[in-house]
Amino acid sequence: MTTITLKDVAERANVSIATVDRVLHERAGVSARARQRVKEAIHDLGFGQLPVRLTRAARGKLRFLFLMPGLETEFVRNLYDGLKKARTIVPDVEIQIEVQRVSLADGKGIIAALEHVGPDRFNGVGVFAVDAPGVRQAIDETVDRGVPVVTLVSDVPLSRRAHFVGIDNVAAGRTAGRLMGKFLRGVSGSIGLVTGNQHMRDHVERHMGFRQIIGMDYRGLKMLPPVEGESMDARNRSIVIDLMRDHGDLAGIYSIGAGNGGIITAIEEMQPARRPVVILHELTRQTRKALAAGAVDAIIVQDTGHMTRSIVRLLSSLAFSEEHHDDQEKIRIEIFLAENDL
Amino acid sequence: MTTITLKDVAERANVSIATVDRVLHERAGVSARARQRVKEAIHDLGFGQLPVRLTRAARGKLRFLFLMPGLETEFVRNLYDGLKKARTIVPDVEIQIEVQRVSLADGKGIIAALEHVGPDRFNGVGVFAVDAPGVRQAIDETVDRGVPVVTLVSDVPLSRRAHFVGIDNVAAGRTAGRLMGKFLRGVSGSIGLVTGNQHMRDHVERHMGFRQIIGMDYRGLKMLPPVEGESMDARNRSIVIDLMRDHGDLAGIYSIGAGNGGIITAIEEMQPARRPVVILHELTRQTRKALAAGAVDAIIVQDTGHMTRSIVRLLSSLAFSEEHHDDQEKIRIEIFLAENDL
DNA sequence: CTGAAAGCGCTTACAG
DNA sequence: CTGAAAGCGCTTACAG
Repeated sequence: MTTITLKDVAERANVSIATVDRVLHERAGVSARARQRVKEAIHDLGFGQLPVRLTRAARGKLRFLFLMPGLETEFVRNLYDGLKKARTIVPDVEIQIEVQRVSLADGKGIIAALEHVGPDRFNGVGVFAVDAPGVRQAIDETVDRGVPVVTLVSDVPLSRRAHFVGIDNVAAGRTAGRLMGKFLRGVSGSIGLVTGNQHMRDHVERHMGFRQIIGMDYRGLKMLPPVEGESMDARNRSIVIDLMRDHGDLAGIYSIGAGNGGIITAIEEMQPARRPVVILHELTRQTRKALAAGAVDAIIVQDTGHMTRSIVRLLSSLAFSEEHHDDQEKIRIEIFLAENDL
Repeated sequence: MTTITLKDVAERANVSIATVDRVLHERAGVSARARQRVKEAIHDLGFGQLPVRLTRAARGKLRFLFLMPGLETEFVRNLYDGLKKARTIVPDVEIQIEVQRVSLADGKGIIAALEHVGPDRFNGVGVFAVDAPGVRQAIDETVDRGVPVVTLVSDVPLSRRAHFVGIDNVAAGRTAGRLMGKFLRGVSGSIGLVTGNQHMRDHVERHMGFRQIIGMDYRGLKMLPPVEGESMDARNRSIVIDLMRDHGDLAGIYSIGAGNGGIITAIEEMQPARRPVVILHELTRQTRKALAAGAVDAIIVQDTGHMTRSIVRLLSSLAFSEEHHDDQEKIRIEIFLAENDL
């Protein structure tokens, strides 16, 4: 592999070496035309062939846009914090991160936000996606404009996003189902299902996975119809109170979405003779505390620190057309009991 | 921060710039005396102040030594494979890894191997340690000679090793205990404990953690005295056959070490009316297969890929006196069911 | 906004 | 094994 020099680029672009240098370092005082010619010349000669010290300098800054849910749960806040910390995860590159909040009720917020995203403004986009009509196309158009897209937490599998950073939610639901079955070994009774809503692909998938396992292997357990609490504490609380009132044989509760504070409170208030087995998702202050206190049996987790480091690494390697380490970027479905939540 | 130049180093060392260049790139044709003077000059001026492109060049190669158990279980083989893959995890640095096998029966193998380790031969050492007499001192002397040491899987906490890459094994035992208790909700019976041997700190700690939880919270479960199988399939097989013969109420088996093939085989052969709950450690071909087949209930895992990437990153940042990302290097105690082993 | 030229730092080729 | 010198590539300072 031969490294190209500023001289090569200068000759091809018909400008002086000094001008090439200015463009590569994004210094002021270059006409749009000259800048354009230099960029084309570099493109023709191959960006990756530039000497490391110069590409490092040229890299200088990367700007990433993240589209995140407007509904700010603690899980989402943990993702924000993770993104902030992850800015230093790629050596020698200064990464700027802009977070924009969009409604996940339908895809309109995402579609509108992506419309204005071009390579002039961002080197990559991370999307906490909802798989609604038009979103796939908006992602593909962003990619066509030259901005790589990586989905986060919730995928749009048929789009041309470069990667998905998150867990297999069907498998996560199956994991919850298996745990529930094993914790309720030999028990007969009903299982209450509390979900966010049916727009959210991850919730639907978890529900599906859970249903598969319980239906297949645990005939003694009857699943009640899922109730939508919109991931809100207040609604979840009253849902669980109703569940416990109406079903004397309630043996377990699987909470698919957020708003787990409401679920924990409801059980505390009702003080049932035998607490139902509770399995829920994501570590937050409340769920951790409940786990430590023995008020919850297990928590299924996707590590927000890992996910945010991963998406920043992936967007960076996409921006530089570099390889990435597949093993390292795989997000695992983790199971936490009080004893391994350190 | 001012970067020092070859000229600065050359003046201080009283040699020519060309000689400094040769030393920094480890090119041949430099007298030991000149090399020594240059190294001292760089040391005085501050290694970290060298320009990046030169330190990158000077970095060129890093050589790490890994002391690994002579007994080659699949877990240990997975660590080898992980080390091989991890050689490319640090950008722009060529990493050479030498693996040396030592007996873990006592500390002698480790002590002997560390004796010959100096900064001329290695830039860092990873030790799968046994906490035996003399090992702590051997590690400290290696550190004093200027070679950073990181322990892997099994720690020597009172030594001056820079980091420990592995899990908290007491917590891992507690996690196993909690799972066992929850899987045996309301059941009375005995629990069989199969361990490797009592020299291994990690085994002792897991045992301790398991005992804490069962003793505290699950009075219906009686723990039988632990039996040492030396992590060998054959011995573990006969241990489990004896356990099942002698204890009609055997409700669970916790396997603390390796040799799990023997445990799985024994249960298959005995065909008990109700299989005891089985919890064991580490994903291998055999344990995975047994998990998928439902012959095992849960596996406690420390991710060998994560651990090996972590130790290579840590040794590299120690060699370059660079910062590391603490969050990223924390090894988690993972729980695998068939459903989240993807 | 641009380039010719001087400067700086590292590398290479050669002479001893 | 060593250094003086030429060379290469990037950067800076200046003139227009």
